[in-house]
Amino acid sequence: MTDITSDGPSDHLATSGRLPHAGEEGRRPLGSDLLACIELFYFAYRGFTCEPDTILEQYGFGRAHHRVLHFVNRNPGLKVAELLDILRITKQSLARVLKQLVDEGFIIQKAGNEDRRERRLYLSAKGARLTDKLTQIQAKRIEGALAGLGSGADALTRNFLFAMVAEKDRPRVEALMNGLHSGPLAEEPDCNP
Amino acid sequence: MTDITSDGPSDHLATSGRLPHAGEEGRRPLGSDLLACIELFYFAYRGFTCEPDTILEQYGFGRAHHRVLHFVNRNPGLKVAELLDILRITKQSLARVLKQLVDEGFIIQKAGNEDRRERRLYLSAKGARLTDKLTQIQAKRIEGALAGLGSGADALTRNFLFAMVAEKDRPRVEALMNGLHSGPLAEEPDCNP
DNA sequence: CCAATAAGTCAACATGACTGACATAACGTC
DNA sequence: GACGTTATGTCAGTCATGTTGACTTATTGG
Repeated sequence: MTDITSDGPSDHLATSGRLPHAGEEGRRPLGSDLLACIELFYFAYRGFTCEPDTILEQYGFGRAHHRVLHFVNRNPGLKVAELLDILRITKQSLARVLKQLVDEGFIIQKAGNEDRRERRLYLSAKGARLTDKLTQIQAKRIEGALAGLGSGADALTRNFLFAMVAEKDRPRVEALMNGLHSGPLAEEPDCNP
Repeated sequence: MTDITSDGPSDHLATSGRLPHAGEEGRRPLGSDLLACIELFYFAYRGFTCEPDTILEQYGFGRAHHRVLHFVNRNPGLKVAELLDILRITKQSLARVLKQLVDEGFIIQKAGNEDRRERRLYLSAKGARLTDKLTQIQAKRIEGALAGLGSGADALTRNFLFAMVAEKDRPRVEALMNGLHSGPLAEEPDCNP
């Protein structure tokens, strides 16, 4: 085992004045509420994906498959290029999971009517069944979480979540919310807002 | 390229009556709000982690390192076993990132005062600097998101997020919120609430 | 002294990201 | 009709992070 000879906390700081704020009561210097939110967001997202993950596992699928199923469900006839743009992953990453979903009959591809190069994506009955199951689980969790918070929490939460979306994703997300297939947005530099 | 001979949408359903609800206006059958939330949560979490990820990359670190830094910052003197319990990953997964953080001087390990088998974890000044940078970015994003939502949004959002946490994680998360190092909780079966 | 505990380590594996290069089919234009 | 562009698929290789199971080492405490 690595050699560790020092004897307990001494020179290791860990109590610097980061995030200056009033009310240093003990160990939680400041912005304690925001720090709590950061942590909560992590745990909340874990709670959000936990149950679907266990179900997907039974199909040999992962969270990546879930995302594809979700967005195809929400936007039947979605093009591969659009899906790539939504997920912001590479062609290869998508190809892997999409191939599985198609091969196993969860997703159906059809050549586009106007442009036969396009592969429009649809859920099969099987795919719809699985997606519904996952959606209902997540919808119930959200419904349950909102239930305890009084009326108006619904819209407020949606607004909060939307405000958390990266700036460069907002127009696209907004379009998805409205069910519009607006064309690909203008390219923007990178992640940083 | 795979053979695709069918001609556009026909027998592929994708408009089943899942999540029965009134007001089928077009393509978004129902529970549309909840569906929107599901999607928003995904995009929001992506927005939440996006900027830190780019910074971490410059250090050769990933999100896993961030989580360790965060929880050690929040709970100086954390034991390895506790961290494992919080993150719910395996010893090996943690060991990999923790070793890097220790080797590169972001985290300091000290043998426990009472029980010298324990390795208590602390941030070094270097580690605190990086953690602060990441924390401030995320705190600012949350602050900004809450700013537009009127007073009370703060607490309501925390309550929503907490309600999203998996049932089995709640006591532990609650304890973390209170800055308490309560001992490990009783084991529970698995993920499903 | 010895069993149990905290932590570290090794080997092997799976998933889902990434890159860059290349193949194929269809579209549109000259 | 040939040709460049576009949409998609595919190959080969890499990396980060998760997994398992077995084993070592240091320390504790009865």
